[in-house]
Formats: sequence, structure tokens, C-alpha cells
Amino acid sequence: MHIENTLQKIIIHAIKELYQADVEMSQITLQKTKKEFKGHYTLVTFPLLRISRKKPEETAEEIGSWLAANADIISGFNVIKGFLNLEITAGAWLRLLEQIDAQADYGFTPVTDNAPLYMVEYSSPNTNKPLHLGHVRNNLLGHSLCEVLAANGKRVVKTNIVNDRGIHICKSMLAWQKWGNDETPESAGKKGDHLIGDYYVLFDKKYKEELASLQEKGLAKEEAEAQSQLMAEAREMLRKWEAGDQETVHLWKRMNDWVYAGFDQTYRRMGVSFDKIYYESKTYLAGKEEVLRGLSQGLFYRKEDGSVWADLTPYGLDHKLLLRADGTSVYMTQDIGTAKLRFDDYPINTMIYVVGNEQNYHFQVLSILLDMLGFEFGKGLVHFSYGMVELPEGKMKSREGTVVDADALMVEMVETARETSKELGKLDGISTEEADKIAEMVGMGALKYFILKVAPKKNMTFNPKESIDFNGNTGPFIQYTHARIQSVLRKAGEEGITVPEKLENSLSLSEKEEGLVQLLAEFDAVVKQAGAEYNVSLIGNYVYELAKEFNQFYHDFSILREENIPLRDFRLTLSKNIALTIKKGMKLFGIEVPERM
RNA sequence: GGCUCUGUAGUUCAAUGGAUAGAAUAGCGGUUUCCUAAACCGUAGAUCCGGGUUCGAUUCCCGGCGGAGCUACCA
Repeated sequence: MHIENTLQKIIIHAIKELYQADVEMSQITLQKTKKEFKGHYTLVTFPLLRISRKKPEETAEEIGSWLAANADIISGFNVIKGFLNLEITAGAWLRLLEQIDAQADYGFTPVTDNAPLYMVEYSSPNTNKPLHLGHVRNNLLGHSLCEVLAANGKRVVKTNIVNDRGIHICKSMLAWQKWGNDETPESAGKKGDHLIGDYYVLFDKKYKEELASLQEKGLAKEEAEAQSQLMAEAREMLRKWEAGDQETVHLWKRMNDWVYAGFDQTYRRMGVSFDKIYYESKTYLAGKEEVLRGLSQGLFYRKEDGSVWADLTPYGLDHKLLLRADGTSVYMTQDIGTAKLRFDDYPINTMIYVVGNEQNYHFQVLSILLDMLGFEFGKGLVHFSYGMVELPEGKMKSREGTVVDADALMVEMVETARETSKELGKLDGISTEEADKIAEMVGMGALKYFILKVAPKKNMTFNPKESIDFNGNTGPFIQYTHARIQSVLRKAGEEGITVPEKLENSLSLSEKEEGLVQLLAEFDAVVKQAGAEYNVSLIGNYVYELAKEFNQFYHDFSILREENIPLRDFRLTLSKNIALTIKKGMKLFGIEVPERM
């Protein structure tokens, strides 16, 4: 980062000296030199030909010569076609390493009191179903995005909106009332969210049976649906709930608490958390108010049947329903209310919604509506849209029982990690507690990394078999690299070797060492870029590259037994810095790195 | 039909408009007297099709073809 920036400035100076022309930073295209060529950074000279009025090779040659003569961080250069490959001096690399070395453990850009405030909404579960694989991607992306933003010096408020009201909730309540026999999570030995989810499924089953028997009597499907006793009861329950009927509300609270306890357990294991949770049951009325205000101000209109609509045709969109004919609110109404409450609660600069791409249209509309209602934050809201998670067999379908449950998945990942460790004899001689801890870190690391390394925007395929693979571009590989480095440092300590704080300035770096130092130097820049582009996955691929380079490096050199003492010291410091960077990178993913594994 | 996203090795993923399109897996062939082999090395294999802009296109634009999603008085 620092070197790249410095280089750009020097090159701008060089061009001024050579061609008496001013160029913008953006015209200086620097990139990492490809492995097969000598050098660290490459200047692409094609965009500069207009200024130099010379052939690419000549231009590159001239700039290269000027730099070699005048810039003290350049130790050499070579020209291939229009590409100017620049070599950086060992001294410059070492100074950079010392800077990194001086950083605190997680010392990215520090967060200050007046830093921009970002509110990030993620997770957003329904209280009638346990979390599944899709939520896992949501939670991990949301949490990781928050970490990346904070690393870039932003204040972050993590928030969640719980969809805790509506007919779907009444369905599971009704099923529990009818067939539950007072079952509780304790008596059933199930997590609360799973218990409620099971009753939701039970309702659906019973409802289908009812429809089938009605249809047998000769009713059409629509008639059967209209006559369904069960559905009528569910609707009646919703009416009672909205009217504040004590018994209904009490049951609702009791069952919701079971669900929240279940969710909390899942969140804790995933390592995600929230600073402020909003409940739809408490925000939908505010939304209704806002919509009615908009109506009275002539922003919206009312149809003959009483329903309220927004005309979005001036924005190239359709008409959008905001309140039903019976006055009840819809999803959009609730999101308007939630947004208002949030901005009342916090001085938010940017609101980010981590929600799947099936809702792209919804957030496009929400942004316009908030803007119409006069909230200046409407226009700038960010929909952090991510793709669906599919299985090798295709989409997850609850009806076909192909939904991957989040809790079951985590259990399976950790179990597999434990089994594999055992087979490899890694668990010999360590306590059960430590083995458990390592299995948890590795299993969860595999899951998190597998999901986060994919560019958020894209749909992805989740293959359970491959996700628990510990080879290649995986979390465990990176964790393993970290553990090996810790082992090196530990052994050095046992031999009485201390890792030097200051580095000798006279060292010459091998190509491999230069490669590693370069990766270290660029890490902060990647984190910045990830924060600016809301692209979390950049970091994963980067840390993997670093880990891979180190493994190769490690394989080729015997670090501690190096005869040359300063070189040994240097490599120890390098190892320490790599371990630190891996740890920082993985923390941005919410992944823990074991000291040994 | 309209709108949005997407199309890269057998498979899963990379690639600010730059050099010979990278990895990983699976395949084939190797490396353990090497302080962690969950490692390392070699080998083979891909940009959906057709135009355009550009010195230069996987990337940007237009047109096809394929996939996903949205287009609900569900959330």
C-alpha cells in the first residue's frame, strides 16, 4: 500500500521531469509483477504514450532509467514490451515490515467518536422456522461486513429485525394449542426454534389433510381453501392478537421466547451478535403512521376498496401496495416504520441491509418511498445483495425436505473436524477440552470460509462434501498454516531464541521472502478495498494466497536452523508478521485460529 | 412479456480494460533421516455465440442463447 502509493507519486514526478506533463494518479496503472518476470510492481506504459509521444519500449526505458537514477526505493528495472517492471530495494521492504510489526494486534484504522456511523441489518429471521443454510450465508456476510467496516474506522451498529407477527406465527401457535399437549423445549428436548418449526410444519400437514378431505367431497381447490376450518381459526387468532387479546398475546410471548432462546444459541455458535434488535411487532404501527402521513400529504393514493398505494411509474416502476383494504400493513409498511425508528434512535450516516437478491426490487422501492416521505437517508441506503445458496442437486425446497438446517450443519462440520483430527493422530496427548475447542474452531472455520470466499453477489453451490474438505483453498488450510507458524515460534522460544523487534538493515531478501513481504504490505490495502466495495470475499482469497506462499516458503527453507543468524532472525520476524496478518484476516471473517492443531 | 443478476478447466471458485486467463478440487506422476504430510513438487485441462468501442476485452456497449430471481392485499 505505502509502497504502491509512493511509487505512483514518484512516477508522476518522473513524467513531469521527462515530458513536462501533469498526469493524474488514476493514469498511473501499477500492478503486481507477474511471477514469471523479475520485479515487484509493473507500470503499464500504454496510457502514457500520448504524453511521451514515443514507442512503448522507449517510454518504459526512459521512465525506468529516470527512476533508477533518482528514486532510492528502486533497485532495478526491466522492460518487456510496454511493461516496466520495477524492483524495490530490500531496505524499503524492511522499513515496511517494521511498520507492520509496530501495529497493535488488530490495529487497522482506529475508530473515533466522530467517525461515520453505519447501521448494518442482517439475519432477519422468521420466528416460525429454524435458521437454514441461506441464513448462514446472510449471518456470516453481515457479521463479516461489520468487521471489515470497523477495521476501516467506521462506527458500526449491528442490527436485526425479527419478523415476529403475522398469520404464519399464528399457524404454529394454533397447531401447538391443538396438538401440543403443553410440550416445551425442555420436555421435548429440542431447541425452541426447532420445536416451533415442527408445529409450523404440523399445521401445514393438517391443513393439507383438511383440504384433501374437503376436495374429496367434491369441492374445488379454491372452495376448499375458503371453507377450511383450520385457516379460519388461524385468521381469528391473528385478529385476536392484533386486538391485544390477553391469552393470545401471552401464548405468543411464551412461544416467541422459546424461539429467541433457540436463535441465540445458534447465533452464539456462529459467533455473530447484534447491538440492537428490532421487532416487527413493534415497528409495523410506525410504518402505518408514516404511510398515512404520506397519504394525507398527497404522496400516495387510496383506491375505492380502501387500500393505499404508491404510484411509482415516474420512476419506471409499477404501483405498489402499502396498506391492505382492511388497513393491515404489508412488508413494505413495516420496513418504512423500522427505518424511521432506527434513524430516530441513531445518527446513522449509512444504512446497509444485508438481504438476499430476491429482494432487489423491494429495496429499490423502499429507497424511493423513503425518499418520497422526506427521509434524506432513503436515497443513500445500501442493499448488500447476495446470491442464493444452492445445493448440488439444485435449490433447497422445504417441501422436498432438502433444506439444510443451520444447527445440524454446524454439528456435522465440527464432528467431521474432530474425526479427521483423530484419524491423523492430532489429538494425541491433549486434553478433551482442548480437542473440543480445536474441533469447534476448525469445523466452524471450514464452514465460514467456504461460504465467505465466494463473491457475495453471485449465487453459490454448497457442496457439503467439499465444504468439509481441509485441503486447498479452505479455512482449515489457513488455520493450519497459522498453527505451524506458532509452532515455529514456540520452539524458537524453547531454544531461547527471541524474535527481534528491530531488523538488520543490510539483509538481502530472497525472491520468496520478497513475495511474502509484498503480500503482507498489501494486506491493509485489500481490507480498505473490501470495505469500500462491500466485497468481503476479497480478503479470503488474499489470506489464502499468503498462507499458501508461506507453506511453500516453509517447505523450501529450514527457518530456525539457518546458519546465518541475522537471516534466521529476519525469518522469525517474517513468520510472526504472517501469523499476525492471518489472524487479522481471519478475524474479519469471524474465524478463530488455533495455536496448535 | 417487463425488470435485475449471472454464464470461465469435469467440478467449485479467482482475475481495478493489460503480459502466456489464475487457484483449488477430481485425474495422472512424484516427494516423508525435512523442528506440524491437514504439507510440497510436476503434468494435463476453460472465457456460451455474434458484432462494436480500444493500442489491448473474461471485463465496457449492442444483439442472440442458457441459468437464477423478482414482477403477491406472503414476509
